[in-house]
Amino acid sequence: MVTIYDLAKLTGFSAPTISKALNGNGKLNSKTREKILEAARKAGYQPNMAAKSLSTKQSKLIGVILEDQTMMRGFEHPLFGGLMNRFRKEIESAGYDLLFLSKNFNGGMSYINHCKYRDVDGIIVVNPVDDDPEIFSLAQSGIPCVSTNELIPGVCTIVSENFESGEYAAREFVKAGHKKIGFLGAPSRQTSPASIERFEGFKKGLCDLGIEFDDDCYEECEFWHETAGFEGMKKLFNRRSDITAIFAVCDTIAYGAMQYLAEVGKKIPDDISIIGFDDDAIVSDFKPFLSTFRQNREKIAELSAEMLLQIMSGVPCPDVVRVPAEFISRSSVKVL
Amino acid sequence: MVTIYDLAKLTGFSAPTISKALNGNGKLNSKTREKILEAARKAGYQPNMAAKSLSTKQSKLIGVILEDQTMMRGFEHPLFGGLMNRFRKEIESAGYDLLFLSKNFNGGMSYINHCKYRDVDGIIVVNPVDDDPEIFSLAQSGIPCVSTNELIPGVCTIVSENFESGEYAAREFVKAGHKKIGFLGAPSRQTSPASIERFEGFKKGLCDLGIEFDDDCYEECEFWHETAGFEGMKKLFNRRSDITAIFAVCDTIAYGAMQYLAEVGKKIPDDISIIGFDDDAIVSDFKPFLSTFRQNREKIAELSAEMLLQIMSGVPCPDVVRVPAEFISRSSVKVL
DNA sequence: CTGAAAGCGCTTACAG
DNA sequence: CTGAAAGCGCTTACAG
Repeated sequence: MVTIYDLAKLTGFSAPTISKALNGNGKLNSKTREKILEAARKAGYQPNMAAKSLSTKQSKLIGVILEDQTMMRGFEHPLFGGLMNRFRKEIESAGYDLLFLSKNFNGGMSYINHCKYRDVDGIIVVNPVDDDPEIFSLAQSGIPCVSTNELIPGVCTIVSENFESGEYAAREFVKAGHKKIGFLGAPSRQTSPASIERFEGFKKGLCDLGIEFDDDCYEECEFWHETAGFEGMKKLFNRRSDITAIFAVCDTIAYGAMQYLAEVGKKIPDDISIIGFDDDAIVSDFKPFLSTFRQNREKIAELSAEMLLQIMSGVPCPDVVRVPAEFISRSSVKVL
Repeated sequence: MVTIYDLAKLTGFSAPTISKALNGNGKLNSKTREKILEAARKAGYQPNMAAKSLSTKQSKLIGVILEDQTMMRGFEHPLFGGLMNRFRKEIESAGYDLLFLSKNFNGGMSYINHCKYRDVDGIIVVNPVDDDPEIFSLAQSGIPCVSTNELIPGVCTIVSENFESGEYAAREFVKAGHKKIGFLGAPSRQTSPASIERFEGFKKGLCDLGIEFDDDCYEECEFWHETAGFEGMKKLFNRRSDITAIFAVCDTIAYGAMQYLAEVGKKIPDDISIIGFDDDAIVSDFKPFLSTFRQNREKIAELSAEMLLQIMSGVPCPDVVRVPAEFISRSSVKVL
């Protein structure tokens, strides 16, 4: 391993001068700089990040909170996986590395302690464990932080326009002549109001077009998952077999619902129309006719990186940044 | 941020003594140790990894090579995603953090330089870019390294029993009375012989049971992907419409093949039997009748962590560790 | 059993 | 424009 002292010996300059040349800051004779850079290249010099980090107090590390919990798919999750692929690219080209924050690190450690331990420069909360109280204290820790999904007070969140998408879905159904419409939701938590937001937008959209949503037509599935969608649809349908359309809060729930409907002999969209959410690759590969909303994962990832970089540079950013979700019109909505 | 010097002042001991107490090594009066530990707890002391790393030459960082290339799904990949979830758990409980190695880091950097830069203690190659020459030099770098998929000379690889699975599939078909059997393969590369291994095992299995594989019944799909499976099946079927069974090298190819077969009116398994590979969640969710092989991702991940830890501790490990894949018998094979 | 000294590789003021 | 000194937080021999 070659150090700046080796380069100092090689070139005859002092260590601080080598440092300046390598980092391109401060005034330096251009010949000096060139000589040093040339020597560094020849010697295959690589800075040692630990040393750099120790003296600059910058680890160039971004902590990532991405938990692999029940019913979720961790790295395999349709939204989060894609998000991470892109976020990683953005953040790396800015010279940062990703570091997964974990509580079972080294036999148990809080996120904050893990952050201190690695001295991370910033944090992105992708998917924490439900209502983990530590998430809230993150904002207080003083470490720059963004969130791509959870609405955490004091943390800049980049998230889809759920409400507006709900309104959009309502318009689609009404435009097609539907009046009796069901909603399959999922549990909402304090920090994770996606389901409620979509529902509220949906009701508002219907209302604006003169249709009042009947509370009877709402069913909350137990998880963001197909089995729960199956069960939810069953309950809803047993209560209200007269509905002609359904807005499902996510594609996996929509998929489960379709499974149930198929079981009771209902055809889509002839008997029942349906709109999902996510454009989940898993679902759209196999139910290519399902109309749905595509969350703009690339944009969310880009903005997350951009906002985080901005906060780290000392410039504050808004509490919430909303990103439009695109409606993907396929053929699961019948015109009555 | 509280340092060992703060603890030294607080307790009246010297920094080296604090260090010893914290790390539990060397001889120390148990009362001294307790006092120091107590003080550390009260003060909320967290060691600074950069400083630790600088003096011990151990970063406690494991570099991960996981590329998001064409036709792959990066974090979303069915095998790699699950693998990483588990590997991460194992490696974290041993006190290591994951660090993604990247070439587009900071405007372009080789893997090895990235390793030097962060001073990683070990590397896991999950999924590199096809035939990237740098992968081969990794073994020479002296950094402990394991691979979970690619067979890299000099690097310990943990991988499924592809050959044996091929044999198994052959027995299943023959047992059910099939004689004219096709194979849908995928490109093999120097370091990635999975397709060839499965094929060779398959041929061997047939041969052992007195059936010679007809070269005409082999078709190589262009990618490990459904569209390629569709096209491959088309070619194969146009050439040999008399086959009654197909072994597909992965579930996505199997899925594409089934799409084609459905298009030409063939039913599974009535007209054609099929066996896939991977137990891909995407596929098995939607084609729940597909018999397939499940790679033991948990075991592969565990062994990868175990082997890497072993190598880092100085104990050599075998070139290749094979992990059995489990046959999942569902109902896509018809008994003739 | 405990501590003074030196070092890990880099950077930051501060002189000159 | 360049360098001597000190420091980042920790650990490793080596004394005592």
